[in-house]
Amino acid sequence: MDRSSTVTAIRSWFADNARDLPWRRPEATPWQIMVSEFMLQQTPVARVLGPWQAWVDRWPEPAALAAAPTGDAIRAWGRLGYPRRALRLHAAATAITDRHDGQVPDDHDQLLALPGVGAYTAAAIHAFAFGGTAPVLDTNVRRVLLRLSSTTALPPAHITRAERDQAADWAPDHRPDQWWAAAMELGALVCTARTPDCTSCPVASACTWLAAGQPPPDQPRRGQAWVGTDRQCRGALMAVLRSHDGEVYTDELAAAWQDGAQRERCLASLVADGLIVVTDVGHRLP
DNA sequence: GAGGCGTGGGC
DNA sequence: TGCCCAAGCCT
Repeated sequence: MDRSSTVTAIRSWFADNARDLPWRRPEATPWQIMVSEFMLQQTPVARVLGPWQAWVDRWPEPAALAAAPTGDAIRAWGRLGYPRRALRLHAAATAITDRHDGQVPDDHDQLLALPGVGAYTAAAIHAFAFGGTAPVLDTNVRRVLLRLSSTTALPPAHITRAERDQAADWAPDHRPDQWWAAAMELGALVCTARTPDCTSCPVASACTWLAAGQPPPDQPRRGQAWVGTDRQCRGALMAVLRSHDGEVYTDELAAAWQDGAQRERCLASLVADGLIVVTDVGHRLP
């Protein structure tokens, strides 16, 4: 199976198997697509659906979000994780309101300049909202292309220039946005990281990794440390603060995390990040 | 450029 | 049961 046939087979599979996600519907606006891309950074689709709908209902355009306090955005973010993304989305909405007349820019470099928008998100918004052609290289697409063309199970943590150039060679001339969406969906539903369903894969016969006997990842990747970390501490503190409308007394935060020195350090870092503010008696969302 | 940054589900 | 992973970004 040559490359062109592989691309065609994946696109055909996508036509039959794509999930009906609200931000993929024809009526989805660039802003709705942009909100979905922020929420989907490191967060599974299933957990995004609810908060996304509530978010776009409440703030149907960037200017509406920009007019709200950042604390409202943080609370609406709920338990999606990485709440700094809520701040960055708010900051991006403000920038769009100030610099782009309230319209999500259709220019790739202007997208890339927005807070919280990196290489992936800029390419994704550009492709899915405006038909842009930059390679949309998320972890799914990277894994699919890597397995098709090598005996390596999982992509490395960081993208190299070479990987980006090679990925760009896969894009067809016609509707490359649909190709990237198709490759992404195949990675999300079939060519998954842990237990790929190769028997359901439309391009199994073209897969180098499968032909090599599905060799496992070289080195076990170091797991994300969690218990006792500042990340866990910050999460526990933010959960308490999200659950209150106003101020939270210092004792209540102390009950949420025993280690006083770590608690103070994390509170300070949350203040520095703009996720919380200091009050007379404790802290609150901004 | 290596590491920090949430949260929860699946195996 | 723990461990791994998830549509990354920023410093």
